[in-house]
Amino acid sequence: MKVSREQAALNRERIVETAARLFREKGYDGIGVADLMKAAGLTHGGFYGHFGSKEDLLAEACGKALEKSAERWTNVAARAPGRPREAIAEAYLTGRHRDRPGAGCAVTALGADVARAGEAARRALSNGVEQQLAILSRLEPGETDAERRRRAIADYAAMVGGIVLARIATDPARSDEILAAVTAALTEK
Amino acid sequence: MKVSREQAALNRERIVETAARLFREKGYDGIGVADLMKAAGLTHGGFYGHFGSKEDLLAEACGKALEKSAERWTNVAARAPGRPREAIAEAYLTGRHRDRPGAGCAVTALGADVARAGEAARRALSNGVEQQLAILSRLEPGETDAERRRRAIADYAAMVGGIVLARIATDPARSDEILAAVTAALTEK
DNA sequence: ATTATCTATAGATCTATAGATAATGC
DNA sequence: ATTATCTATAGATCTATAGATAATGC
Repeated sequence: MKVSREQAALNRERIVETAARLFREKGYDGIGVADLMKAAGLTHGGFYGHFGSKEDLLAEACGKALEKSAERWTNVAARAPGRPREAIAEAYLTGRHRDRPGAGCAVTALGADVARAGEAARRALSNGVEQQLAILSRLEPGETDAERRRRAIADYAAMVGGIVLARIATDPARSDEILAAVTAALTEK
Repeated sequence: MKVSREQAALNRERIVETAARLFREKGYDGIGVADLMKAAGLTHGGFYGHFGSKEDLLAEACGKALEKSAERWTNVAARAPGRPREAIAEAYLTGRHRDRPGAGCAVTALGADVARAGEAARRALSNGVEQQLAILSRLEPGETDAERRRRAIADYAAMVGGIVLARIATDPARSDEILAAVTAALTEK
């Protein structure tokens, strides 16, 4: 039953990645430790050898999810040298992102859950947000760092709100309209 | 133990209002039917005479919460004849709103929960969003209805994202910075 | 007689832990 | 010998329902 240290480390990583996906898909309270471990191919009891509590895992999952989001933004920006800021907004505000929360922005899927959670999870998500803002700030127009940061915050807020609103809309046409309207506002100004 | 029909109707209303507050504060899964009924001054078992399920109550609570938000927007707009759109954004993006989710916008507090919930709840929140957009659209600059609606959507998205991000931030100064940055973007353009 | 509310409970979860098992790593 | 994982379970929830109670409304 025991596995090598190397394998144990891989198992731990798989738990974090599975959690990052399932928490975003189902919400923090929408998936239990037992089902989560089963999805990672392990048993319930093994969990507490890797993490002190479910909330500790939430913090790690948020960190992992936003780390991947930051990589994604960097890649998208690199592929659109003329208009990196606009390319990030367009990639973020897609039907694909709206329809696949498990692979998307942790702020939109878990923001409210984390706001109610403990220090560790809030700090992990908060740090991730700061990293996203750092990437975006460099791409904003503006005379000063302060002005660019201010614009990065406003743009990120619009993107987050756009996905949240698009996921609520019951009418698909209305949902698409929301994505298009926010994209237009961010790319035309 | 039985009460008058009038009292029963008042009890039902109090359950909805209590739920609207507690769901926004603690999340849909963060408060159980028993504790919710206790907070409304009733017992657990009485719940199912008023509602078919907890999720039915979620739908009603979302409707009620956004109804009040719409009233609030109308009042704020009426008190600032010169710049009603800006006044709504300023009133929305306050520390008070960030710190009191139980009395605030249901989209920011429950958007993710409702996106994962059943038809009824999604429809209730979605309809509420449309009402907010209708109010905001009338106050936007722009040549056509389509342009004003497009701007209303973009503004609402920025407001929603601003509160979500401000509630995540662990550092109070950063949180205030987020509110200020989004407010500036919405009132300066 | 009807019905709004109550008490009590069924049945299904949930997080976390205890102790057994068996392969790794000294 | 150590330890990663397993099985089994404690103890605390949770939603929903059954049946009793007692005041309303015909």
